[in-house]
Amino acid sequence: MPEDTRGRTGRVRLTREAVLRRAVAVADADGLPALTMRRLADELGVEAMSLYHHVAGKDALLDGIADLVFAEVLEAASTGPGADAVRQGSVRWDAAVRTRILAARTVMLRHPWAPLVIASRPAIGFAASRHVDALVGLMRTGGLSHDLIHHGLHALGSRLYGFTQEVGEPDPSAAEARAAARVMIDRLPNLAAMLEAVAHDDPGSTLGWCDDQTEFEFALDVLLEGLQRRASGA
Amino acid sequence: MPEDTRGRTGRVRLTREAVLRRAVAVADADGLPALTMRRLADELGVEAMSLYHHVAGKDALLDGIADLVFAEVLEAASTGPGADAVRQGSVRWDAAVRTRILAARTVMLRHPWAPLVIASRPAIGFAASRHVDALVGLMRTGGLSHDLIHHGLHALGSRLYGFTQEVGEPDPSAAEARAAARVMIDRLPNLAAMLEAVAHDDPGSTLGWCDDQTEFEFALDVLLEGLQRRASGA
DNA sequence: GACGTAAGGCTTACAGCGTAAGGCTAGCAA
DNA sequence: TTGCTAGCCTTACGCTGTAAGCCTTACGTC
Repeated sequence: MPEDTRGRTGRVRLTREAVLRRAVAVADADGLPALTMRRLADELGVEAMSLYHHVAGKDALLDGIADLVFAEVLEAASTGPGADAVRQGSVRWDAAVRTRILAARTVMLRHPWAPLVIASRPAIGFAASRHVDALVGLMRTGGLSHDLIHHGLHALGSRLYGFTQEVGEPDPSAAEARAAARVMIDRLPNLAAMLEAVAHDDPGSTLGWCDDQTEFEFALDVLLEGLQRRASGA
Repeated sequence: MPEDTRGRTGRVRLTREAVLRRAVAVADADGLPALTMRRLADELGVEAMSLYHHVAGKDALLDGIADLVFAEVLEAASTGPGADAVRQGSVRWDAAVRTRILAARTVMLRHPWAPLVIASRPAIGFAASRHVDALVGLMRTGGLSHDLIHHGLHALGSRLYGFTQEVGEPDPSAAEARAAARVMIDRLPNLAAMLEAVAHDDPGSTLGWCDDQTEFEFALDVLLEGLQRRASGA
């Protein structure tokens, strides 16, 4: 599909689709702050105000690209590893939920800006709703009550969508923090001891506000286990 | 303490303290978007550029008010309900952690903008570090390994600080969603069933991006329970 | 083919943001 | 009295999203 369809006179013809796709591309390439109306218009060979014929405003644009990301999630969930097993119901509900959420996570890793955008939207869109709907369905077939599912969704929070917004622990590799290391041992003894003890194995981390695969799965497993225990009345 | 100390000529004398305090007040009163350098300066009877003699810039200002909030958390934790029992070690580690985190939560409820600010900071400040340090200490005396504590911190995420940034479930009370209700039953059957089943008891909710006390405590308890189980090797 | 009608481009302009650069003055030290 | 400096003020810049309105292009109809 051509990126800019133009009439035979050379005037650009835009579509909402094209605008949103290009917006994703800009954010992927240069980060979210680079995604301004003027920049986006430029990339499409158009003036900024022309965009307003296709999206209501910046907010609507962000809503749009958030849902575009979730369209990717839906596809990842239906084609990714383990999708078949989930479809034919040969795995337990919690494994199925786990698989789907980890599929969502792979999408978020492709679009590091997505968590920030998604978290800043007051409401989620249709594709995102379909994702959640699928998760609810999986839990339902696992025998969980609607009430427990509801609590579970809240407990999982943004993890439902494959990311967590972590607010950083004081990073000992940061320049300033390094200078304050001596202070820390005195004033933050427990933290200092922990940071020293934990071989900070993988510092070069991944998603938006950090958070790596191991930590993500650990928390996910704790939560799923807790839900399963409550479901079985343990 | 006088809000604006002025020399005998009537020229305003500012301090970093005063600037940060006033910034918190503005955000409390009119929300985060209202907190601009010009507005803040106005409130202090000063021009915008004068603020730069006391804070390095907007980012530093936000860092500052975030840490001011955590100063409140430290105080709430040391004076709030259950603080004495925690201090004298007469409760189990998980109850102590729970108490401290819920104390932090009361502070966040006073400053609905705080989660957004805190989450947007790349690193946490000193007061916040002291809060985390205390939590690590409690877990340590509970016998948890440094490694498990580290995982636990990540799993708790922003809940450590007394809030969660929830990205909204599709809210059936929203006007647009109400119109789309019929679509939902067709295309989002599981979600529709759940929302109908769950008496959405308390719609008028609380913190930044919603999240009420019950849900917060549910998730917190699931996580603490999971950590306790892993600590005791169950 | 000619023509009316929109859809969808373009231009101009505005208010509000953070902040760089530099001037002026109050208040203190010598 | 003089000189220094902390801390105020003024001016101005580049950037943002977007309101208002004009003008062209493409299409449906006669």
